[in-house]
Amino acid sequence: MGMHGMSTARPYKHVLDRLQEAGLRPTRQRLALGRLLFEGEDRHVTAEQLHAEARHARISVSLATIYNTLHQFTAAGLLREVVVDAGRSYFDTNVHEHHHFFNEETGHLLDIEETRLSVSDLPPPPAGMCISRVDVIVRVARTEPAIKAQAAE
Amino acid sequence: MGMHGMSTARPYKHVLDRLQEAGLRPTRQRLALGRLLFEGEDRHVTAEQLHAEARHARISVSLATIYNTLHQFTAAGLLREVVVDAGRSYFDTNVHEHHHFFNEETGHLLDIEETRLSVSDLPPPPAGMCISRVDVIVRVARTEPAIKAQAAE
DNA sequence: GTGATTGCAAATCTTTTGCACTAAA
DNA sequence: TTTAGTGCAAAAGATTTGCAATCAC
Repeated sequence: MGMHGMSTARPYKHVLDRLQEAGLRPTRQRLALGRLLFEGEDRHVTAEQLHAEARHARISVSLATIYNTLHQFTAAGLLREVVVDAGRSYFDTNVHEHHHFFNEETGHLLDIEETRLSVSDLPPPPAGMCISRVDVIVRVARTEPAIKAQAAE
Repeated sequence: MGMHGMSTARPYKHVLDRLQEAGLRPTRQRLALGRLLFEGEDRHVTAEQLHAEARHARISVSLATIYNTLHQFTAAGLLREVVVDAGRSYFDTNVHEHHHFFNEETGHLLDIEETRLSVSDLPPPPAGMCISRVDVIVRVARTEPAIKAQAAE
């Protein structure tokens, strides 16, 4: 270790172990993408971003494989998909329960730890249904509430 | 009144007035779509659904116009866009602050009145940013937590 | 009439798929 | 080997755009 950076912000497991535990064959592409995704701090990426990053890092991976990999990782619990923007999918390396600030102007996501926010008085779900996940998205904009009308006060 | 239904669940304003207040020319298409959207109870629609509905009602409107109209209505504060599914946009006729249950299996949205749920301890937004909107999406599934593995156990 | 609006079809963008090829076990 | 995984290019959706035709004022 220690050949390409200084901070090992996530002392968790090696990418290889993660893949094996998830039952995913540790192929060159998965290992490479896994390193990009998991060896730094938690992050939020789109397929396109990860693809560009891989290209940068001289990793040869097709966009199709990026998508396949992101979904396989998600299915395996290694990533979590965050829906904040119709038309673009973000994948979050933080799979713990938490929420997000979303800057619509820049497309930037920022985690809000679960402990820092609480949702209460949640009504019971419709009959026969159970809650599988609660997502709180706090949309932010450059100061100046621009929020048209607001209608209710 | 009373020519096509029984309940006038929303005694608010006439579609014509709404459009004029919004500064939108009351064209045949906008009036027709506005009636479909605003003359019943609050609802959630996708462009495709509204298009099908219009066709059903013998209203001739192109999909492009449906999209334009939905966005114009949204910009005018007559609709609110709800992002719950990457790849599909839902438009909600309820523009008050509120949240949603989302059934991923059926793609069905159900309102949760704001008074029935509260988000507390929201941390302050990043410097220079202000909150423009808080969306809470409660994803539900047919009973049986199916939520795979849960990773930690 | 005049400019806003519409329709249509083509263009974009993101994501998925089919299939021959490659690589892990 | 044997089967999972990958790349590419084409397909599929959803949404947008350009522009001539149409409509509200």
